[in-house]
Amino acid sequence: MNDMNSSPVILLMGPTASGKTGLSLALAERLPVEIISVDSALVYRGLDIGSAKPDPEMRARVAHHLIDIVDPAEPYSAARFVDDARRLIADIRARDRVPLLVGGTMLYFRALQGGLSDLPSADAPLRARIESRAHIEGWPQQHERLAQLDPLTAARLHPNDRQRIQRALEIIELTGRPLAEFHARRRAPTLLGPLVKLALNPPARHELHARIAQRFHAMMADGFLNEVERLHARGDLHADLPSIRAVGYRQLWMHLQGECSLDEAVARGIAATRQFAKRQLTWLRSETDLQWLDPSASDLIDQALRHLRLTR
RNA sequence: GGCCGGGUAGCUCAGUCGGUAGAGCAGGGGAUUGAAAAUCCCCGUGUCGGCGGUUCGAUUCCGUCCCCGGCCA
Repeated sequence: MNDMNSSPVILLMGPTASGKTGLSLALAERLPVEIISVDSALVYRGLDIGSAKPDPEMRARVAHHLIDIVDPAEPYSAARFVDDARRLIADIRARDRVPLLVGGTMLYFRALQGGLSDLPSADAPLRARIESRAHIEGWPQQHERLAQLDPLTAARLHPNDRQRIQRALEIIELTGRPLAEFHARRRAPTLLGPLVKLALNPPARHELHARIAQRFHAMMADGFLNEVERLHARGDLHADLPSIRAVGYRQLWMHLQGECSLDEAVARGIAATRQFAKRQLTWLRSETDLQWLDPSASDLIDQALRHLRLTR
């Protein structure tokens, strides 16, 4: 147990297209870090271009973890991430190196820092049963059912929030106990050690929007459509999988299904990316102790190093 | 040049039998516990193309001009 190890853990957060990958590589050239990806899309093999995954050349220069660890047909989860990341943080420290956690999946950062309740994992057949029942009766009716079984959780969920209503019903069927009870009993996670939290974001929203559009077009020029065609051609993937629902993939998948033109898919993909970035920023505003950085600052790297108190 | 359509929110459009207007998308804010790049909630003032006229009152009716389509010359 070296949880009280005084070497820091660096968290680098930021919305999509804010330049996290570039900054993490620059830091890796100056500090003895290994990178842990905090990203629910980078875990998938075959989602490379559209997920802005660091390329093989970058990954050869710096050790990267939690990239390409599951097939797109498989699920991954916040709970698996917390287990994986905690194990990796300990491993990296054991090598006398510094863990640099980089990504945009804010739930993963939150779960890692704040912990999760001790809940059962997803049960696909059970979810399918809840889903088909809701298909017949409607989600508001499932919400009413939940209100009988777990009034506290029902009160905090909107009748249209199918994903969370489904999860709450799943917990009851799996454990016989309401989700609210588990939440009330959450125990504080062991500390990660000293944290330095960097947040990368352009000061003006329109700058982020411009970066998003530019990057999406660059992805298209790099063969993003071919990549999605390859996934589509596998035949065993479908639009409801977390991997295929990822921003950009979902819209190009729709185009391949004949549901819209390519131009329309691109336009929708860019809009979906902007909306995603907005949600990421909502999470970031509630994070504590962030050191905000402007990706276009000329002394960006020095600023970051100063926050790490490790300026050369 | 003539005739017919159109010109209303950033975009696509609806509507007002005359009492200054509303949807979808985009955009903004928020929630977020094993799908989270997911799922969900809240937020709509804009010279209703310009200028005149009729009217207590015009985005709506009339005239005229401008712009964009289409057809005919």
